Order: sequence, then structure tokens, then C-alpha cells
Amino acid sequence: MTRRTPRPRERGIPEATVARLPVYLRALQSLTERGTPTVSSGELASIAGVNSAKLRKDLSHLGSYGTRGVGYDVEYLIYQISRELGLTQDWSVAIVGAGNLGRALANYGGFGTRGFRIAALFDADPAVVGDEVAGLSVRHIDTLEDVVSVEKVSIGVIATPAAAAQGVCDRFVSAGVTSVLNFAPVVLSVPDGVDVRKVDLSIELQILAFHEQRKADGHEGPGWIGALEA
Amino acid sequence: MTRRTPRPRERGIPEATVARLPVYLRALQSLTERGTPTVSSGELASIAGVNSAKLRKDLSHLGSYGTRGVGYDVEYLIYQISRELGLTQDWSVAIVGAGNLGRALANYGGFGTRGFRIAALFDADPAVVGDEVAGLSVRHIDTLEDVVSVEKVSIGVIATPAAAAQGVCDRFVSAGVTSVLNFAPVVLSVPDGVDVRKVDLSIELQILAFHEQRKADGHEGPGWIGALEA
DNA sequence: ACGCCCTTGTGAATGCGCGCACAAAGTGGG
DNA sequence: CCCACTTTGTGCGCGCATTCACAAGGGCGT
Repeated sequence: MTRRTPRPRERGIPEATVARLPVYLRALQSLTERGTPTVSSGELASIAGVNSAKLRKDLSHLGSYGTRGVGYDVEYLIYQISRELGLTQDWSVAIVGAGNLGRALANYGGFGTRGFRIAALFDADPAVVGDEVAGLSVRHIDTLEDVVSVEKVSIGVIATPAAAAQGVCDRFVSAGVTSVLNFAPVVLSVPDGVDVRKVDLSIELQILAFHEQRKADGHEGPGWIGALEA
Repeated sequence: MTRRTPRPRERGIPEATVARLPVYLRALQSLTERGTPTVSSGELASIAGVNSAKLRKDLSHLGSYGTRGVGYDVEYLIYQISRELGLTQDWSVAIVGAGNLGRALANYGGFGTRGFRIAALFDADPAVVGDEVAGLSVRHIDTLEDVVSVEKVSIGVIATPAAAAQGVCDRFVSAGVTSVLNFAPVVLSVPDGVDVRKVDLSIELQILAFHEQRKADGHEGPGWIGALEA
């Protein structure tokens, strides 16, 4: 088979690579703000906190966008990664749960700048409905289906208490949402074809506690005193 | 030296297993509330959303705590996992950043019930210092070192804007904190012996966007040139 | 034009994690 | 007491991910 077209990607980018692309993207954007035109894999890897061979292999999955002896063109690489991640188009996001976390998410500025538009913020509590948060008026959860359909929401964010999460998820799914980001501490079950990613604050702390305990077991000393000194 | 304690395993629990133990723990706690005395690997795996063989292998890393033909004793397993994760002791947590996210974290109830105590909430903005959040008075960031030492804080949570994160992290580290949970969208650099875990909302959304785009590519027409079809 | 030096892109080796499938072990009924 | 049934614990093979190390490729000075 002769390869006429550049053939950028073979339909299969490893999941681990996908998870790192946003990190590279952020590093590249900080470089562009500093006016750096090109960057080597070593520098970029250092900024992103990864091994340089890993970075090169990751980028090679997108295509050959570097120049040997020189490095990568920052602007061009930003465009290629953005395109691969689907950030050249806009995605509508709906958040359910206007508690502390939901409001924090709605106010988080990092979304808008990267192709994500918060289309709506829902809550079940009538006392909160109508509140103004981040330029949005909190809507009642019963309007979820309508809004998802009208605003073409494709990503749903669940920031409710655990007990409500599966119900909200089901409503998202039957309204046609196929990607869910879940902050509630429950395991959601969804049909095939729907992606769920979980962010669980309490789990992260427990993992840290495990390692912390192990450190203490090893030294058996007061771990948090005098690790410093020079 | 004979060891009285069962001494479950050597010092090697796989990282992937550690990350799942909190999930099992939560599933077990929901079973205990329902009064279930024992549970099989199949049931528990189903609740936790994992393969049953994987669950058994995970638990086998802690020791042989099941009974063949019966299953696992719920209470006993809860205790063993808690002990392994270090949740039988209390951990003091300090949060820096009393913005929306910091407040959400401070108000999140799931911590206190699992051996985590929020010792303090800091902010750099004098306008916020003194605010009452979740029963805590927001303290000025300059008191961080004192509080970390007095309250024996071992886990630091960073919920600041990106620009402030590395500085806060450095102060945590030199005050003796050896575990950091970072919500700011930056890659933190820390010396050896300090653990950092990252929670990045924007990265999660970007990963979802990637998969969402791929789903759309498959069903709709070819994005650019028909790589599909024979 | 030529050769030196730099950096990319990737073959190959290693290690880790997952899941199947089965032997070992314990329970309960007859 | 024995047998059939249930469920654990794990040996094994497979595939993915990470890292090393190096050949291929391109720029630049002379």
C-alpha cells in the first residue's frame, strides 16, 4: 500500500497518550505566551513533567510534526493537538448540582478558553433555582431534557450528592448525552457507548494516606519534622 | 522473630490496587448499612464496577481474608482495608485557597467520616481571611508554617489559582508536608519523598471531548477523507 | 559542497496490569 | 462419612505502557 495522504493517525491513539495531550497543550500555551517559537522534546517534557522519549512517542502517534535538529513548532503543535482532542469545535457542557462544587465548576475559568461552553446549571432545590451563578441562572432539574436537546449538550457533569447521581446520570443518558464527568462518590452504571470519567476527592486523599503511612512505617520517626536542612 | 500480627504481605501492593481499595471500602460500607454480613467477590465486584477476578487478586495482596465457599466477612474486610490504607489513624489536612473550590472541599462531608480532619483553611486575600467556612475561620497564608507544625498537618491541598500553586507547594514542603493534593492546573515540582496527586477538571473534560469526537467521526461522514470503508 | 552536531522518530526490551480458567478449600445435605 | 456445590486464591498468557538506545534526518558553519 502506497501512502499518498500524510496519514496523520491510524485511528488508534493509546489511552495513556490521550490523557497526557492536555498537559502538553497547556505547556505549549505557556510557551506561546512567552513568545517561544520552537521547542525541543527535552524542554517540553521537562515542563510537562514527563520523560522525553515518552513525549516523542506520544507526539509520534499524531504524526511527524517535528523537525530533526530543531524541535517542534509551538503554534503548529498547539493546533495539531487541539484538533486531535476535538477542541477546534465547541462543546456544550451541562452541570447538575448548584452546591459548592457545582458553583466552583461553573466559575472555573479554564473551560471557556478551551472550547467548552457551560450551557446550563441545574439543581433540584427550588430555593436555589433562579440564583445567578457565573452569568447563568440556575434552572430546575426538570428542564434538563429540554435544555440538553435545545443546547445540544454532549457532556454532562454531575456534582450532586451521591444519592442523586445515578438518577441524574440516567436522565442525561436518555436525553442523549454520551459523555459524563462524575464528581459524586458512587460508581455509575451506563449503557455501552457512553463514557464516564470519575473524579473522587475522597479517594485521592485515601491514596495519599496510604503512601504517607508507608513512609512513616519505614522511618518510624516523626516524618514531618526536619526533612529539611541544607 | 515471630510475628504476631498476620503480617499480610510484603511491602508491595500494586499501585493500581491501592487506587481501587477506596472503592471497595465504600461498597463495603454501603453493604454494612444494609446489614449484609458477608459478601462474595462476584457481588462486591459488581457493586464496585470491576471484574471479580481482579477484585480477588486485589484483596489477595492484603492477605487471605475470605472463606472459600462463603465469601468475605464485611466488617472484617472493612477493617483490613482501612488499616492498610492508613485510615485507622487520623490525618490532618490543610487547604490553601478559600475560593469556590476551597470552600467546596472544606464543606465536603466525606472527609471527616474517613479519618481526615480539616485542620485549617488558608487564603492570601485579606478580604477573605476571617470568613467562617465549614466551622473554620479562614486564616492568612502567612500562618501556614505555624499551623502545619502545631496541627501536625501531613496532607496539603492546593486549591489556588495556577500562578500561586508552586509557591504554596514549596511552603508546604519546607514546612514538612510530604503529601500534596493539587487542584491547580500546573505541574508541580517537588523533591524526592514528597507525593503529589493531581486533580484537573479541564483535563478530564478534554479527554471526554476526544472520545466524543471519535464517536461522532464514526457515525457521521468522514472528517476529511474516507479512512473507513473498503 | 561537505561534514559536524543536534534532535526526532522508533525498534526492542522490560515490566506491569488484566482476565481466564482451574485447583484448592470449605460448606451443607443426605 | 461422603459427595456435590460454592467460592476463593492464583498460575499463566496476553497486550499495553514505559524507557533505552540508536539510526535517520535536517540545519548550519566553514
